[in-house]
Amino acid sequence: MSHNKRDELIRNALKVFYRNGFNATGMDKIAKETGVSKTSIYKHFRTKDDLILAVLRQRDADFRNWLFRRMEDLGSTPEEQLIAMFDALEEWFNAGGFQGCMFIKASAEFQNKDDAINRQSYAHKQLLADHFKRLAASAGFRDPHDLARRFLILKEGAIVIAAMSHDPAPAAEAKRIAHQILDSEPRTS
Amino acid sequence: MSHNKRDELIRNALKVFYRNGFNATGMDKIAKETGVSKTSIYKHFRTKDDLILAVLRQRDADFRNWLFRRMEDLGSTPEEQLIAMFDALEEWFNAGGFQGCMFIKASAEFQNKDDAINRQSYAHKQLLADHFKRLAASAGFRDPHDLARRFLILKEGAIVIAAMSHDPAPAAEAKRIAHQILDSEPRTS
DNA sequence: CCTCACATTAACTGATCGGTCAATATTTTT
DNA sequence: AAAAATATTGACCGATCAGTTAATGTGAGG
Repeated sequence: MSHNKRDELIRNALKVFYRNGFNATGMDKIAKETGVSKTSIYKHFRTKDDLILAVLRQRDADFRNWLFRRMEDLGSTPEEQLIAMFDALEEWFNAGGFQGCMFIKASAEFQNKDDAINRQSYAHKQLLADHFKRLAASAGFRDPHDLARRFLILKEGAIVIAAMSHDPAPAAEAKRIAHQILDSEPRTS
Repeated sequence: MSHNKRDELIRNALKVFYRNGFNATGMDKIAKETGVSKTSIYKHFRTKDDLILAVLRQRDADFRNWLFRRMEDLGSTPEEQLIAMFDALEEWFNAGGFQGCMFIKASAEFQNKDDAINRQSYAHKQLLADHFKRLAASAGFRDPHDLARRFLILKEGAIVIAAMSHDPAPAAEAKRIAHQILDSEPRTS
């Protein structure tokens, strides 16, 4: 598979960017840390931005795969899965190396509305909200779209505060808010 | 006042950093945009980080002053003021030049736990939470500290999604969550 | 064994990075 | 007004930035 080298490069670059930031990480550092020379990197990716976009695609796949699977494992019904998201978040916050959300950081560093990195970062959040919306619809809530948007706000708020405070507590606090929301949320029929 | 020049430099640097990011903005750009030569800047600030810290101090004062005053104007009771925070946020999101929270972006670019910029960014969030806590106590809620932390999560989540989506809607969505929280929040005696 | 296509490399480009310096204005003190 | 202290400047420092080039190494097909 000719993609193996490329994938490994992406995964190693992901770690370096996640730990050190995008603008703060030069391509020479990426080359040294991944063990791939700069020229070879530029054979796979036209620009640094292209590499970052590939890294974000990988992160999007990894994170959604992990989160959705964890929500399934921790909750049996769709409603329980929605709540279980915050337990999964807490696991993430407690895991070694938690450094906040890569997409929030990417859109903070590339804040130009037209920037592909900015658009792709928000696309990740929309994919998360889509999943929440499907679960909310399955659970029989009357306005799944609106419920999903509110859950996304809770999730991002918890991540930001957990990252800034270096404390996993926001996961449980957001979970309590989520319970309050679901308890008074209108259902179909 | 010998501080006028320095203050004006800080305010102009604030705009440039807020628009373009911290690592992405060089000191030469700061010099050109503020009309102050680099050598003069370094007479006032030992390093770029020191300038950034001064900028963040200014932003902290400006933002808290604006937000708290706006909450007072829009709400007569402490409880109304807590809710009014989300109306103030909506005004901010709709104001021209909204580019997200400067402290979230600063802590995203300087994520090292020991970094003074990171610590000062979180200190701003703690000061906001302190104010929410005072209001929650005045309003007679049983656990003001916990309530304040949950409001902070709502606020940061709304800001992050509003900035990424370029849409002010999260302010109103977070406000609805805040209403649900207060409606079922236990009060003293 | 030879060749040809491709992968990989160290060395280099001009530009910009954070920060400094020697020289020149400008202000303050006498 | 002369002298001392302070502000301000453009030019410069080595390091690093994103990206390129010319040369070398490597493996498959004949």
